[in-house]
Amino acid sequence: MRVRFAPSPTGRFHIGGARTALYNYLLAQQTGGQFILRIEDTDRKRFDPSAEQELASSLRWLGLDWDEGPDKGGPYGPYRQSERADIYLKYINILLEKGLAYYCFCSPERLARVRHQQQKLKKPPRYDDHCRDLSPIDAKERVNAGESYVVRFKTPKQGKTTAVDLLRGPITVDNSTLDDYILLKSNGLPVYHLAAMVDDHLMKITHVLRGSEWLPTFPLHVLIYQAFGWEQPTWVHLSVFLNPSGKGKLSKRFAIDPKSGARSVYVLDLKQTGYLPEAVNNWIALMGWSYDDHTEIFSMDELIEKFSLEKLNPSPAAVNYSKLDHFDGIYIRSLQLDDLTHRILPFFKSAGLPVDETTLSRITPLIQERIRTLEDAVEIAGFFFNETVEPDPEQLIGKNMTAADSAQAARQASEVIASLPGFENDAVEKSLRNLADEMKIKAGQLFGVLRIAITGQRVSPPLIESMQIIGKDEVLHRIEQAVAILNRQI
RNA sequence: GCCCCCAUCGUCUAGUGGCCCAGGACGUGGCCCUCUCAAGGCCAAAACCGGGGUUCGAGUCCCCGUGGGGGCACCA
Repeated sequence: MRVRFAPSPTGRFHIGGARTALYNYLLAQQTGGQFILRIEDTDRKRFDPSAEQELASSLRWLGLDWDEGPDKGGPYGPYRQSERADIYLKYINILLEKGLAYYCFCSPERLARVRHQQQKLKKPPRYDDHCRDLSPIDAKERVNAGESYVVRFKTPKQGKTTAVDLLRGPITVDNSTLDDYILLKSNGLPVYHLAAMVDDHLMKITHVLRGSEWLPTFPLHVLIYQAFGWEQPTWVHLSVFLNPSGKGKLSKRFAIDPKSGARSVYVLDLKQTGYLPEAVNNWIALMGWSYDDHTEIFSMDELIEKFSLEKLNPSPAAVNYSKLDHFDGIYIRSLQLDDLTHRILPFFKSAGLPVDETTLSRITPLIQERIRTLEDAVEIAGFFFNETVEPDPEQLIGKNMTAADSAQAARQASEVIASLPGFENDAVEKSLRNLADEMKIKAGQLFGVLRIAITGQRVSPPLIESMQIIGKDEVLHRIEQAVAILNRQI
């Protein structure tokens, strides 16, 4: 099985493309076939020089490595369409010679005018066949004379064309609803319809998995294959991703905004936000594909083993970021501690914290089940690397307590801790609980005051364990600081 | 406007004529656990778009509506 992922480098790489790439990759791995990366850069106007880079690093991050591609080469290169112009010309000429394509000299202005009128008359905008029946000899002369031209496909006027999609079955359309599509632009480069068909054939692609936005021109593609007399690949059109609301195609304007729950659609943004590639793969794999009625967690190896085209779902799917969070939490909790430590380390660094791996490795077990993304680790545990804490005076006052109560509780806690011979977890916890009993307050109230005093946060990793990492002296110092702050409020 | 595709809980989905008074997951609500927050456990609410057929029997097949999505470029 030979499959390909053929994006056009016109913008950032998003999860829709990632899913298409993933499915292609899975098929190749599963069958021991090849996964080809082809860059469809025939549109020089929309070309974005940074796009191919981002695409490559996104795919690598996800672990979707390709067997043949622009950087790797392979037996059917080059793998960048802009470098294959002469190949396309050869096939355009074949069509021209067969009388299945023709030169068209209409100016873009004329075409726009024609289109405009048709729309005004509420007729489908289509080419008006102005050049369709020009004599090939005359046309060739005009070409030789240097006149600007394009080449159009001579779509049959009569009959029907049936295109077979693996998920949807046969799709039959009247040829009269099809246009005489442009195959070769006036700049000498082909459009997708020609380039992709020629490449898929030459690169011996056996299964084409692509977005369902190609469904309307699918019959044209079949017609092109037929015009060349080539055997068609198996066609599979993947459903589109919809916005989380379910309204409209996934828009690329989602910003990273944790408050509103919005996330970016871009793979690299997901990486930067602290999602695990394992989670992202698992998440996108399940949008449009399922294995059975209950299995949801799939490692890459399991996906390779269990993926099947037959279980693909043709209906559009709204993306659900909270499910991504869920998967990410699961994968984070399943990580070995040292692995997790290494993964969260860069996030502390980029937050500008003076993190050291030894300390961080003691923190990791405390936060592993509390974070949904790697970035969350900084939020919950960043305070460990701050020299000082600045507790909010208001928050320092315990639940159902006055400032005086809280100050007293803190002072006594400080004394109890100071009097301890060591600083072991059990001893600290036991003595603090005893203190709470003696003071006739709940342990939770005492812990609450101390939590703010020591971590500066209302939400933190477990208090006693956190104290161990901060150290006895600093803990006592922070409690004293809190007492002082509380005293000012009495 | 024309063409094409799709249609099960809010969302992702299972379901290929009887196993379905429709299963799982996320999310939501409640309870338990609990030093906060999580995690974990238990429970709950929540769907076959509508109408016609076909059939002994339809979520499952067919038709028509409706709704949603996509496309209609010298973009892919």
